[in-house]
Amino acid sequence: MANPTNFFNRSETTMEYDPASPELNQEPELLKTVLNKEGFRFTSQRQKILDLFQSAALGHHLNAEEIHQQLLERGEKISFSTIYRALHVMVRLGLLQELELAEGRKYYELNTPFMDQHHHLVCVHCGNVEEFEDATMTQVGSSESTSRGFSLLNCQFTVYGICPSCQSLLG
Amino acid sequence: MANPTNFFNRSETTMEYDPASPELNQEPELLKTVLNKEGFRFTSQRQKILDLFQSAALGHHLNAEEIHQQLLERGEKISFSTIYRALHVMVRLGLLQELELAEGRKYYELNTPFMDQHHHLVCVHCGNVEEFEDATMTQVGSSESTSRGFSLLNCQFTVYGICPSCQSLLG
DNA sequence: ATGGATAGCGAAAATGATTTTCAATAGTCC
DNA sequence: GGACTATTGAAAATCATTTTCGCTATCCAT
Repeated sequence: MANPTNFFNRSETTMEYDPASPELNQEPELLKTVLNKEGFRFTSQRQKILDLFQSAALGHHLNAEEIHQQLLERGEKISFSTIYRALHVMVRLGLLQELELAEGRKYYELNTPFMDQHHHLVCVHCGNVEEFEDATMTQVGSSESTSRGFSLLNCQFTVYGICPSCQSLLG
Repeated sequence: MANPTNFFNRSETTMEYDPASPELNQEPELLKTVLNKEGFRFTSQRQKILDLFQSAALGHHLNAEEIHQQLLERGEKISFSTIYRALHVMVRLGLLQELELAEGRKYYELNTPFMDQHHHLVCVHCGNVEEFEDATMTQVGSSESTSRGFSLLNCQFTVYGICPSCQSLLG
């Protein structure tokens, strides 16, 4: 692929985003199809990374470090460069979504159609993250972006606070 | 100060957050007061950084690089370490808010009371950021967090999309 | 299937934002 | 005014992520 895009420079394929993209979760062939359609190659490493997300609970988020670790535990050796490259590609293809959970590193999770999108409640003290859904969010995001002529890609609502257990810890 | 906390480890002072904190924007003495109350010292560097935010439009966000640059242009020499340290302190004191605009670096802006909080619409292609307000957002954030026993600190709603001009560029 | 073109891999070096170290300086408080 | 110690600047250190480069493996056409 031409230029080694950083995540947010996904110009070429951005328009391909398909909110109704089917559950790749089942079809093992699908990854190859999706990759090849855009000129990327299917590799076992990419499949293994995607497997990791698919075997976890939907909405479970992982960072590069965790992916590396979990693959090691499964006996798979993989380099960080490969992990990062795979993550970028899969974000571009709409398979994964990048999350900014404000911890100095990026998290990824399976992408879900807009209407099912969930959001995050982060405890700034212990770093715990809870998920929640709220349709309002998506509506606001979509109306806000269309009213300004933006084509919507995704939206993230992140609430920062202190979780109950940390509150008691802190008195 | 005991430990050089990174931003999200603001345990000690977290509980001090006061959404109704007054307009420090006018009172030149106020920064000193707020700092001293928490055992921090008032310094000209901190004042200059805060001035930068206060002289810009409310809701204008800056990163460390831009702060450094703008101070240079004003004839002020300041080191990056000082800038970063000052930003952390002011976030802890509730004067500034840290933003995750997904560009590999952190932005800061004047903190505003919850009910006036605004959110961001980011063009993932050109990086342009537009602001908007929506009371719903704050309501959802606050109800979500209280229903789980979290004490709310702040919330960020970030919408990613492609702006009109980039859309036409991309055909 | 086979082979050529080249995307992708791993290892190591490079980057870039942010953080820390340390000696010198400067607020705070008595 | 002086002691105590937080803060500063410069330089080195971190840390996540990105890039480079030689080698391998996937894809497409034959």
